[in-house]
Amino acid sequence: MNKQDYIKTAEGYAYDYPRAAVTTDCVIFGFDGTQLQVLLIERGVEPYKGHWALPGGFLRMDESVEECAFRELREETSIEPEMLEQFGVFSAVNRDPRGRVITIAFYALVRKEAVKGGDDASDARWFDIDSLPHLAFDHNDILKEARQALKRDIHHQPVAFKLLAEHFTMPQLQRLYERILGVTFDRGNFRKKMIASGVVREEQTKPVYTGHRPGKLFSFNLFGYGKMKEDGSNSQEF
Amino acid sequence: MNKQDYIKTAEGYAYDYPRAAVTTDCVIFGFDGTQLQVLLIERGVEPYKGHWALPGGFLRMDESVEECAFRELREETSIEPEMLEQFGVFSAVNRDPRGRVITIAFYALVRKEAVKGGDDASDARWFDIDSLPHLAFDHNDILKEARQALKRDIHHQPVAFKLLAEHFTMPQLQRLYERILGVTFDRGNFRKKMIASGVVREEQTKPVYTGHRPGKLFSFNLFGYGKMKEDGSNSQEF
DNA sequence: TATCTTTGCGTAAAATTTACACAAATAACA
DNA sequence: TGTTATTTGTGTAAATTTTACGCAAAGATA
Repeated sequence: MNKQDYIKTAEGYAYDYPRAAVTTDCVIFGFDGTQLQVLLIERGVEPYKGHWALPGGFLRMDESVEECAFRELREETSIEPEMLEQFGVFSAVNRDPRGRVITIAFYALVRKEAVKGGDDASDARWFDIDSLPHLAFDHNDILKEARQALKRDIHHQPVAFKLLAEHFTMPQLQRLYERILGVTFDRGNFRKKMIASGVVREEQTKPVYTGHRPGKLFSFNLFGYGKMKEDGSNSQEF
Repeated sequence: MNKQDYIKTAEGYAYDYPRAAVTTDCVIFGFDGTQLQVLLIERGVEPYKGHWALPGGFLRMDESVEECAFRELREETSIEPEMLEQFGVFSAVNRDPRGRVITIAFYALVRKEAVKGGDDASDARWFDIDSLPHLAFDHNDILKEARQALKRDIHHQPVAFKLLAEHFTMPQLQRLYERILGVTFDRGNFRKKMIASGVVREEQTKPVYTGHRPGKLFSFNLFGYGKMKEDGSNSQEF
């Protein structure tokens, strides 16, 4: 541990200069097969009591901001994502009515069916990303930047697969890409390119479906993904 | 202004909970025509007195982290870059011997010839990015991530042009891309693609050069760049 | 004028992307 | 049992882009 840089007084922890408080906030993305979604929690205390907000909280002295984000997420939503991606710092002087608070923003990708909390008697709820309520603090701004970060990262990281179940069909994967990027792809070409890239592997499992021809099942191929990244870095693209 | 969230005591500013200090640090990239470079300053005080470090300093209560980064940069190096790109937060519990300090890291791109300070009797100096000294704090780690961020952003933002003089030759631009990305390109293809993309415009100015055939001069074409981005977002690339 | 070095530019082959068309699989239903 | 509706799987040809490579052009130097 570091030497202490404060003096404990009757009024609290005293420093030579005023200090901002540090928090972390998390944007939890999910996908219901059609819409990109976000997990929000309803605030139980002032300020913004009753408003929806991103899960998050104050940094402790014995943890990094990543550890803080994981902890708050576990405490408030019981979610333990594989990874949190840090995408921005929000520090406008008046962003928090309690005083000077800056927040480090992360996003996480989860399979909705793997989330325990958030559907029982909890105060957490999934919202379609295109019909969000007005959120507490500057959380609407944070969410906007989270979407951009996701859009940016999907090209370089195996982002989509963390939002889907272990087995998924090609149309499901395509719909997710389309929602994240805000575009539409040709079905045949999307499939061809995905398979050619080696990031997906066809599974033998029989698909259960309803109403029409069922799609073949695929899974994410970590090995193939690694190879894709290598090749990409040597290419002439710029 | 916010209401005060501290109590001023004889020992300093007192808070209910202990707080980490917040700093910003800046990685200033430059390009000398051959090597990618970084501007560092020599620390005049403990800790790490005499060591080289990134310019940066403590967040004040009346500024955002962006404003803090700009201010510190101006104070320590006289540089006023067009923009600072935030790329990471470093918050390991023991990263600063003075106590609990987290830092928000930015990078900036500057034309070396436009930098006033840093070459007179100042304590700032340019270093080739591949022969850096051992830096103060965790600044070597920060620099490593800055390089990755630059590498990532060069595809989506007009990064390279901020490092070159207003007029530049195609081989100069190519060398810069090659240094940032760590690859080599075919000369003819690089040129073709750059011109076709519309991000550069040929200038009429006569080139001054020595030793061999001089390259034509180009400049960055903001309008063409904007168009490129639009098209890109509608494409089928994923 | 010949030589050296680097830049500018063209071209053909290879690879990829794009735009469609059509067959196949399943459920629902007459 | 066939017929229809819907969605998925697959092939193919044209258009476009990428890649590899060669040669001429523009200075400087001797």
